[in-house]
Amino acid sequence: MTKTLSNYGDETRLKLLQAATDVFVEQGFQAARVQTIAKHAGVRLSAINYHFGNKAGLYLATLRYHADLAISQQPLFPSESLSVEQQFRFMIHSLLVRLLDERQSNQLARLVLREMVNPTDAMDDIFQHVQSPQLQQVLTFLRICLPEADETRLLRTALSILGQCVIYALARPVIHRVDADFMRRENWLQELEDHIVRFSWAGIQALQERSHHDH
Amino acid sequence: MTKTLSNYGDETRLKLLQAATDVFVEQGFQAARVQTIAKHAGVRLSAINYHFGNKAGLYLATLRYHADLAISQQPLFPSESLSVEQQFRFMIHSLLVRLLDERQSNQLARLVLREMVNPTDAMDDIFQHVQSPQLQQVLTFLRICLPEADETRLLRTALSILGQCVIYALARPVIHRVDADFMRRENWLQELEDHIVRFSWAGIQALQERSHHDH
Amino acid sequence: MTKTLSNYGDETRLKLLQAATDVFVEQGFQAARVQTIAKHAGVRLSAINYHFGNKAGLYLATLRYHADLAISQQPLFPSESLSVEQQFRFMIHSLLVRLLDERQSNQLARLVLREMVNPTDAMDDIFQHVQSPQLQQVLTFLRICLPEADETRLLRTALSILGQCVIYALARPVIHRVDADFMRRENWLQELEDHIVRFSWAGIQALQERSHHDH
Amino acid sequence: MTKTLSNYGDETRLKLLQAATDVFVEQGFQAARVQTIAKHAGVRLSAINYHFGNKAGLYLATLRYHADLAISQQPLFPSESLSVEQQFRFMIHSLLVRLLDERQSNQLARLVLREMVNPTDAMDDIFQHVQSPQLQQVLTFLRICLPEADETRLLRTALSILGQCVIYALARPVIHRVDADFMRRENWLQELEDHIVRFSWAGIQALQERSHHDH
DNA sequence: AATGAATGAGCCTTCATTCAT
DNA sequence: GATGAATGAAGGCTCATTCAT
Repeated sequence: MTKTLSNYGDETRLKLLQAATDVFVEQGFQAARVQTIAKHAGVRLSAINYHFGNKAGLYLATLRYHADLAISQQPLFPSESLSVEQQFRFMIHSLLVRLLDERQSNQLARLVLREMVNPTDAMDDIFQHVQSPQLQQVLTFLRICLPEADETRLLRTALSILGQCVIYALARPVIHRVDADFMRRENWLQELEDHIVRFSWAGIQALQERSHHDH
Repeated sequence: MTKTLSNYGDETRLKLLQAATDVFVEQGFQAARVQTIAKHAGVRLSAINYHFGNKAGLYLATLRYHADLAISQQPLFPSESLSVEQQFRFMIHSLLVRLLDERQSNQLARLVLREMVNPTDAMDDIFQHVQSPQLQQVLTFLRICLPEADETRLLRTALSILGQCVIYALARPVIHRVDADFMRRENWLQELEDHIVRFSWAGIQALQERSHHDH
Repeated sequence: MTKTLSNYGDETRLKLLQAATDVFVEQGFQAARVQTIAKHAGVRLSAINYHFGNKAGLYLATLRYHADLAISQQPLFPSESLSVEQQFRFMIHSLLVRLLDERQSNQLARLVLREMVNPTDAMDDIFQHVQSPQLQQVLTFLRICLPEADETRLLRTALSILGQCVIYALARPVIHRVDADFMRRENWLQELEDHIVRFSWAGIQALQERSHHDH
Repeated sequence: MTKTLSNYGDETRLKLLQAATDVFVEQGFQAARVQTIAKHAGVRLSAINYHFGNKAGLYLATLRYHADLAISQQPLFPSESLSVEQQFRFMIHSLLVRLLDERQSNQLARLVLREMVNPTDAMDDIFQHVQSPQLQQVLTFLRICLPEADETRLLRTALSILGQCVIYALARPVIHRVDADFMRRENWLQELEDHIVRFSWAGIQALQERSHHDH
């Protein structure tokens, strides 16, 4: 196979994907204007149609591009074997980095967030390639921590953890208004990681005890 | 100018607000079409501009209408005096009802969610009249639980709690794909309340201990 | 203001219908440009959308407008009672006038011709309101001339008659190349009527005899 | 080597002609899309411009291809000598086969029909190579039947005959709606031939008598 | 006060054609 | 000789807003 690692090899194609990312992240699918994207990419408007069929095709391609990218960049669990609590910390760390780290591309997170509030036809794709695998990984881990919990309880626990992370991506405009520096302070992400790990690890232990009481 | 119910008394005006709610909730500000809203309300298209100036005016009026409504309907804390843990449960209960209870109007929650992902000029209004008061109430309560914590830690804790609740409104399309019945089972909201209370109360205790260790 | 006999009363609407007729007759539905129609009518482009929804709506409205007009203008059979042969002549005359008389509006014929060669969604409408009634009238008449013929034979006979008339509308560009003056000569329509009446009346008689032989 | 290459080139050319036939017959020149034709033919889009210059060139080539084919396939008159009436029947038979026989290619007829209702630059070509020769053959024959008729009368008579045949190709969508099985019944073409021969032969005789009366 | 008609800026898409390779 | 990529002119349509009545 002579194709390089990227299937998005064509220069025009790539330029369009990058421009599309910016505009879709900024404005959402609906409000984004293909004109704007083409201008940003420095290509003709009709190149979008040629390469991606239409606006929706470009949007889907953009999502898939970032899904491939993001997942490969930040694995959710360590390759080396660690203690359960260390694995937990690793997971929280990865989730926060995927969602919030400005140094890496968190474009996918912002696109997915939009998609959840305002689902388009791409939602199925997103769920299948991004959300479901991620959720399953979290659930698999939690099965070790809570061996006696049923699937419903595991799901609730996973969502308790994910919710604590996602809220910082979601409520960004609110947080900014409450404390403008919150997400700019040095080590804020590290401190947040500590907080969520402690808060949630205690929560998990409590559920575990509870499980014992139940039976 | 004191707002009274009679401000919404105009029949056309009220019909428009209700239709606008449905359409804005369903499609968001951008995608919503004033023609659709007018048809839904059974009024003339130009009545919108007549009564609300323009589309943005209608949107803002809709938000304010529901903000007034929702806050009065479900107080975040009990009037009677309860133990701290009972107050905590009451708060979680109220948050979940505001966000998720189908029997009550959770339209505001869905509008606010959209606004956070896709802020418009109305965001300031929302923050000031909906989010900030609510967040302050939670923070005030947490100050009792965590008397030694600084504001940043309190904010993180508040967000840990709010995030766990909000995720069910946000990730609705995901949850539905994972377990289609999750949000339809009898008592699911009650069980969720139990879960979040236990998980978070343990989390808060851990932070409290942690505070002791810190100092 | 009392509504006049026409439902196409709005001035803009009527201007659009007339301009649309010219352009659709000249170019067909596909090739016709709404821009051109709007310019011809002296109205804004978006007036088309306002009054007729879209290009197809305008097309359908144009067809219906002319269907109503044409049918009322030229009845296929005389109100007074005439001999069968006189009725036959009247029918041929009417058909030719509907199809070919430049002094009256034969726009419908040209639109219908296009529709038959290149059917659009409007074909059903045309069939139901124009072609079917006309054909049924011819068949009803032929049942008198050929009382023993079955429906299939009647249909063939009707088509023999209609075909002789329609060919002049259809093959106009061919006839023009063979004999440029053919359709311009004085009384050409009258002579054509004589021809078709004689040719076809003899044909019908022959079929009648044939019927006798059959049985 | 060169033979192989040129065969390959011819092959592409032929595949394009066949695909173009289908698409032009189905949609007409205007509505036909070169992309569709290229895909249908399984060749590159730019092969069309390479081989035929442009869309119009392909269209003309398609017409000429079928004109050559069709005329050679179905001579209008018998080589052997027959009685005048037998020759007449032969002619009607040939016309109907050219226009309607599904077992043979009647693609040309459908293309020509479109061209008459919606003439393009190809109309001259069609007239010169298809319609004019055919019409002249019919006229030549009719001169034998009606030795005293002038050219105008001969033309009218020829059109009476052609009109009866063409109407079945033209009014196909109408006939289908009136009697869905009409053109599917076994022997329908044979019966139609009988009908037209009888109807028209009587018509011609009547004109002949009429000629006597005139003079 | 309220409306029916009209508007115009702007959007996405189509499609025959071109051109460097 | 043949192609894959790109183009740009043009088309139909949307939709919030305006305005005379």
